[in-house]
Amino acid sequence: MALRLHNTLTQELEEFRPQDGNTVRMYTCGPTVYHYVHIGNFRTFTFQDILRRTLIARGYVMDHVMNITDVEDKIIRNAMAAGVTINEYTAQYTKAFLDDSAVLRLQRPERVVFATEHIPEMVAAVEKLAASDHTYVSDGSTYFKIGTFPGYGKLSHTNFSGNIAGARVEVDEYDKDDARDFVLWKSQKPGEPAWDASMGAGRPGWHIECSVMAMKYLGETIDIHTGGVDLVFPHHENEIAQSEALTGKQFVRYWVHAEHLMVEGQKMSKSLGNFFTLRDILERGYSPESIRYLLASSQYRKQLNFTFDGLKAASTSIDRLRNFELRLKNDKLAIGLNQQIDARSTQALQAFHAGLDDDLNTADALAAIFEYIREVNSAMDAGEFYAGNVAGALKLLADFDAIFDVLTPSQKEGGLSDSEIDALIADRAKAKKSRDFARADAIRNELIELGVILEDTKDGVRWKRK
RNA sequence: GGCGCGGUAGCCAAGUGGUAAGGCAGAGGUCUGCAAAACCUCCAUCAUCGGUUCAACUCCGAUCCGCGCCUCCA
Repeated sequence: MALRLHNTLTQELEEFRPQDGNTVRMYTCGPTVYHYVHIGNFRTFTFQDILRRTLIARGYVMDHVMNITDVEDKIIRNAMAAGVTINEYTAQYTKAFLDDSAVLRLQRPERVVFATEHIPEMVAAVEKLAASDHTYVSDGSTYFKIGTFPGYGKLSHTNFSGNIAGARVEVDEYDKDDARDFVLWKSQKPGEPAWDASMGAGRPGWHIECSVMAMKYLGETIDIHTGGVDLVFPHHENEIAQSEALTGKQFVRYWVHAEHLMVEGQKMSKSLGNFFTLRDILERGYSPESIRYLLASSQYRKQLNFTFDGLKAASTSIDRLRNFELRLKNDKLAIGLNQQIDARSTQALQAFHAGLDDDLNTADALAAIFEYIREVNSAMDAGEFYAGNVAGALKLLADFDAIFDVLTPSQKEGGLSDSEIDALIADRAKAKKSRDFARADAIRNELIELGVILEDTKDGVRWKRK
């Protein structure tokens, strides 16, 4: 089995192999921390999480870098308006982002790096580009001269030979020779934070940070670079231009982009104002796992229409998975092994991984899980599923949860301890034995109030937290 | 105008030459003190129109519709 990924560069599905055969060097464009990140952003970060977990499941070692953009126009504007430094301003949103990511169970990349901590490297990169005549200065700012990079447009597959007729090309506040040229180093404007540099006091343009940080930690040619589709142009196109102009080597081997999350048929974006943050959704009572499942359950290259009905469906689907796990662990099964079931477990496991291998087709992978669950439930009802089959079923669930990570309920504040629950269950059992069903139901209802659901099965009482 | 993605059951969503996975919702049934869980049954001809083929949702052409990028943006 080998993972195949859609490479934006070639527009084809390609078998993925890391350069050195073992370690995957992956770079992710992280958030600009001027506000809370919305769940559209988290769609992309969830995709990246699924990707890295799949790579880990394939036996690779991850060296994954994600940047935090902590200097940028909106940050400067908002920080100035609030009368605080940009670091003070961004710290709160950086923390919120990392906290939210943890709530969504996104694995922390091996390194999370900050733009403002790499200014000297960026300055050096701009100087090197200037020395090799890839830049020019206009109004004190340094620009990348696109005309010096022949491959420009190869990622977005755009032909820049003509005008961009019909497109809105606004005149930048700085003068540029060519509409495609982009700023590497912005000269300081009154009141703005700035760093000293040979090009003059100023701050980095947006694109240079990713090139510099990616290459600093991962080398001149990295394996995978991810982001949302909206970054393909111009951001990633510009990253390629800068990086390859600097090194003369291919910057990224696999470009992988996630499609957008939509709300009511439109892109969720801060500028449209139609966005939800994680906090908004949690406040409505949805669990982090439901959100994670919803974001992860459709293939990353398909636009995903976010709805609260969808969240509810996700939540119910997770219940089904958890109930199955509960049943595996609670049902009293006859000793033995059903060979057919055992083979079925192996087959389902393969189907699950085959779905992931197919460009992270999570919907297909999930289908393999659910189909298996239905069949095994039937077999258990029929008494054809034996104790020896449990391991195979649990292995499938373990592999599933290593990627999806939704089986364990998020901890809620307060609540009963396991022993308290067991004591109440014992009380109820007594009441049931004496056919005092009113009392038994009262205990059950009390537990429901406390977030614990009891289920009477032929093998005894089982419970789960809601 | 250019580039790209997509239109499959009430909703979400796989499949992509041989007569439509899966999830949610809904209806009926089994089980149960009741409930829950689980199981069973039922519920689509794949935007439209042409063409190729023994055979098309799947290939080709045209049309319609939706979305994204081309400007800060996940």
